Amino acid sequence: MPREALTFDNDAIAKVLDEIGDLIELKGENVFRAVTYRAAARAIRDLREPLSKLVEEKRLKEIPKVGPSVAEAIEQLVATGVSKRHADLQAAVPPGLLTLLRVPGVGPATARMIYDHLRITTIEELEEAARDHRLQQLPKIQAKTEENILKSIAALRQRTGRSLLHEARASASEMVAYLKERTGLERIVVAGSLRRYRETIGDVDIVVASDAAPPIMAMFVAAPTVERVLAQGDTKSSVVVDRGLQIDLRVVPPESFGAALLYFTGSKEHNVRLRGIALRRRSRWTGSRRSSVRIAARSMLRASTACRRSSTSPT
DNA sequence: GAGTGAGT
DNA sequence: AAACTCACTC
Repeated sequence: MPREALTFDNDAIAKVLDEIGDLIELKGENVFRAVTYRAAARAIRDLREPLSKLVEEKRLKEIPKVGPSVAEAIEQLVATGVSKRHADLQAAVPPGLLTLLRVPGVGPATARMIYDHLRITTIEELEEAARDHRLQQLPKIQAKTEENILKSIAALRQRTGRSLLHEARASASEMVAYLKERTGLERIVVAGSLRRYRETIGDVDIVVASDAAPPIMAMFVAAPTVERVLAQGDTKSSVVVDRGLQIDLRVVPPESFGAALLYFTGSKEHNVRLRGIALRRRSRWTGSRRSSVRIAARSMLRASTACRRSSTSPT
């Protein structure tokens, strides 16, 4: 099984450069430096070539907004996954301050100012301070601003219920790629509302065909993007990744893979109807007739019965 | 920090 | 002609 470090891809590097920009501003360095890092990050997201290749060919400087400093950071990230500039900034900026930037209306300058006066580093503390009207005693913050911050935090909370399709897909693809690399398995597929291309996604469902669940589950909960493990079992495990998005992983025997995929792709209502059709017509199905509905309905029967056998509470 | 233009 | 520094802007 290949165990090379997952390549730090363009998107991941762009993310770090953006964060360097934020940290520079939080620290109070020249704003234009921050702007440059963010501009470089944007240019990198538009690239169609892997940065590692550009590094080898010494062509980094061809990227707009990439000069000596940004190039050095990129080289370090490609080589080691870490950048000295980034590490130095992290050490110089109070940990947690970065998360305050997620609140719309709170930019780097405001976050810094709030921290300097109130030592606030978490969104929870920020909310509490706003409730207690401690924010509007600060320079540049009036009652209106304080109110907006409270609203922003509330909106932030609401949003963590469902994710937009493209966000969920990004997280899911990352996980699928990781699992494929680590397990060497091919049949690792996204199911659920994400497979149905719903606009918003509650949980991501991934189905794997294998008879050896435990090691797969172990790799799953140890994935680099995992922030919290909600459950780890032999047939199903659940984790939380970035922004509170939940990913469920089901490992099913290879012979049940198709049925499982159908079942977990849903929707629930669709499954119920399909199962109803299957039950009603079962007696009449003999031998050679074939139709997609029939095949699907039979799969649904297999899947739903298999599901009830294998877990007391299929979630 | 990078881009730019002037000056060396 | 090219490489480099500097001052300035964004």
